[in-house]
Amino acid sequence: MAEPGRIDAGAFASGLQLSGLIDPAAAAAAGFPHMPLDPSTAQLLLSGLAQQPGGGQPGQPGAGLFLNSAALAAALGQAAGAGGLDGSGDGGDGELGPDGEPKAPADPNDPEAVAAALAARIAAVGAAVIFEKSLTASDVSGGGRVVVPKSVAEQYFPKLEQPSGVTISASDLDGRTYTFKWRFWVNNSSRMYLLEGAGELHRNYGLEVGDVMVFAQKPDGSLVVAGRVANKSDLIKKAPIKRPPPNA
DNA sequence: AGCCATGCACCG
DNA sequence: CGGTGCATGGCT
Repeated sequence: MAEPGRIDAGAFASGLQLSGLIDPAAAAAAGFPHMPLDPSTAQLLLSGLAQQPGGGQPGQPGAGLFLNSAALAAALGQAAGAGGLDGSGDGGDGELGPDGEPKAPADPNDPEAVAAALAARIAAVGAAVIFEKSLTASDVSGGGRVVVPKSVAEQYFPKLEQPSGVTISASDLDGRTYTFKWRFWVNNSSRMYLLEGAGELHRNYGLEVGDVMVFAQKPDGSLVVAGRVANKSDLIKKAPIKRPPPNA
């Protein structure tokens, strides 16, 4: 109709046509659409993860965003070694045995174990975590309207030519499929990216404010989504550091 | 200076 | 009255 940029889920799921709205080359570079990606490309994406590309400020992205390399490493049975992200004194619930098989379902009472187990499931299906987001009040209350950080959006999601965006589909680890609308708003001279329609996923995983929505991607470019309760590492991001008074 | 969470107006 | 799109403000 009179809606340029209107794309149905079928087009995306059945091979991504997105004609005119997404530059195919850029889309392929993003690795997101259902275009066959060879393992080397996937590897590239993975290494890009560790680097947190995007430009000047690699350090701490705003609030809810963080790349979960530590959990991923744990899931792969490697030592996290790097930064002070995780408490290595927790004994190792949720780790994998040398055989690579998960021992048991993670303790529901152990958020760290839940996170590690989820990372393991994701890795087990050959997907790589793109990013994770702690859900804000507006992410949850807004009917599943989740704000996606610009840097991540432009690195890993389909390039958008129109604010009206496109429809994309994803699956979770239980075989459920989701349909989202991927779009942006014009904000000042920039863009604000939104993933709409995450309400169902939030409900399925019982996600509340502070809980984490996980985005991953398979080598073939398909999107994998999941959710998990917040764990201790997640809370560090929100560390309320109060500045001491200069001359109290 | 940029980015993102949220308030709010407008439209159905 | 709920949903969608926009603009503003707080915070880094």
